[in-house]
Amino acid sequence: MAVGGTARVRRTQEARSARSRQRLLTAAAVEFATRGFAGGSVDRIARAARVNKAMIYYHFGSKAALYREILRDMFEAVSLRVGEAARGTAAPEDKIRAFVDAFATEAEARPHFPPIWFREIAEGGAHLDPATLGSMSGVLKSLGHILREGHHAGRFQPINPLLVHAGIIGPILLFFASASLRGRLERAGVPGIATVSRDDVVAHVQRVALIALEGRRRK
Amino acid sequence: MAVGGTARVRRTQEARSARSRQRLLTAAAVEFATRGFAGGSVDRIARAARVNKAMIYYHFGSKAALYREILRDMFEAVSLRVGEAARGTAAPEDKIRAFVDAFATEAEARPHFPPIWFREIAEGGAHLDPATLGSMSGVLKSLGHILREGHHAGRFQPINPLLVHAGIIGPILLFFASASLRGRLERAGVPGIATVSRDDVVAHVQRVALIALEGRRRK
DNA sequence: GTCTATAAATAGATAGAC
DNA sequence: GTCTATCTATTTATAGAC
Repeated sequence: MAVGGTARVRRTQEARSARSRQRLLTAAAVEFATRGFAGGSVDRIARAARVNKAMIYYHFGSKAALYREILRDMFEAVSLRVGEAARGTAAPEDKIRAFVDAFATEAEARPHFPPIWFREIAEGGAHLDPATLGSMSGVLKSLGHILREGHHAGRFQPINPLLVHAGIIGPILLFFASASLRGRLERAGVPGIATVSRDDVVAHVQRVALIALEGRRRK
Repeated sequence: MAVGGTARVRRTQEARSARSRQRLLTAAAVEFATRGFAGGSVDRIARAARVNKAMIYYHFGSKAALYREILRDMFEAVSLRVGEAARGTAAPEDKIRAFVDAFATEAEARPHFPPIWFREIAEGGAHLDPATLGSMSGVLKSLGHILREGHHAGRFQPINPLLVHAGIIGPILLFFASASLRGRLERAGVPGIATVSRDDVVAHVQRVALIALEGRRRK
């Protein structure tokens, strides 16, 4: 019973530790998305997570390491999801649709994702470690794989994957990151801006990507 | 001669003041693009401009006011250029091409523009004053004007301007803001990324925007 | 207009008790 | 694992001499 009690206590402490670690990650994601890496404050993160500030250094070592962990989680999840979309035996057109949908789903599920991605791009990827860089290139490679398949099947024109990539993630990131800004523009007198839904954007990007790939000739 | 001398001195001082003011604006644009508003430091801006730090407060009043001035300049210039593209009697298709080209030209001419725009979006437009908000909506309105013209002429399908807007500025901003990141990805083993040129991107975005607007039916 | 010096607040990080 | 207290550096901003 003494042993069982000790084990139970240990389990409880471990669970509490894991929970406070997770609370810090969640609070940090919000803080960094809102204020950026430099603008984010460990004091505010600790306060929002209702965890002592020293725990940030206990769990992660530094503000930069905490930030990198968030980046890693984020890009790993995206890379995984779009990788699933690229594999399998579905038609190339359906894979493009799945790629777009997976990216948008991931961007929507993690509201901090689009703003942090934008900021990281603006900073030239200053905080990206090799693992995260690997996930980023994984996204591009998955798309390149779909494009090659489609080309070999005679259904897609050869287009540089970077252009298709930019045409997909650019609008989607922009849409999700600009939610609050669109609200302000609508109130400032630009009509019909708030009526666009997530599904509208996904459908539009899917359609545009596909007709671009089909490669109908234009003068 | 005494009067002429005084006037000449005054002119020289004014010119020097205007020059140091301009130097501060240039240095601040680089600093804010690289590190963001919160991460940017007035000390570093003053040092880079080789101007005394106190002059920032003399000329602009505060770090925030200096930042807002940069935003105003930037969005005014863009709004003006795309406004020119939207006016006139050219065919709607050519106006779309001109819109895309004007936006890309402006983004390229001011390297700080894409990263600052991205950061400002991520921040929900926290630093946008009414004038700048007006310029932003002006860009959207110019595009909406072209789309309406094209629709009335029976050449464009009706599509929400926000979707077309995101499909144009998303990829272009992404391309210019990610220059250094693309270099790192290329070195990390993603081939064919550095070969894409400004003209490739502009041509691709023009083509994609137009075939989307022509509205060929897809299942 | 330009400078020096400095105020006042806040930042990231750590030592050490429990 | 968690806490308090604190160190040091850096931040924006200003007062006042010239």
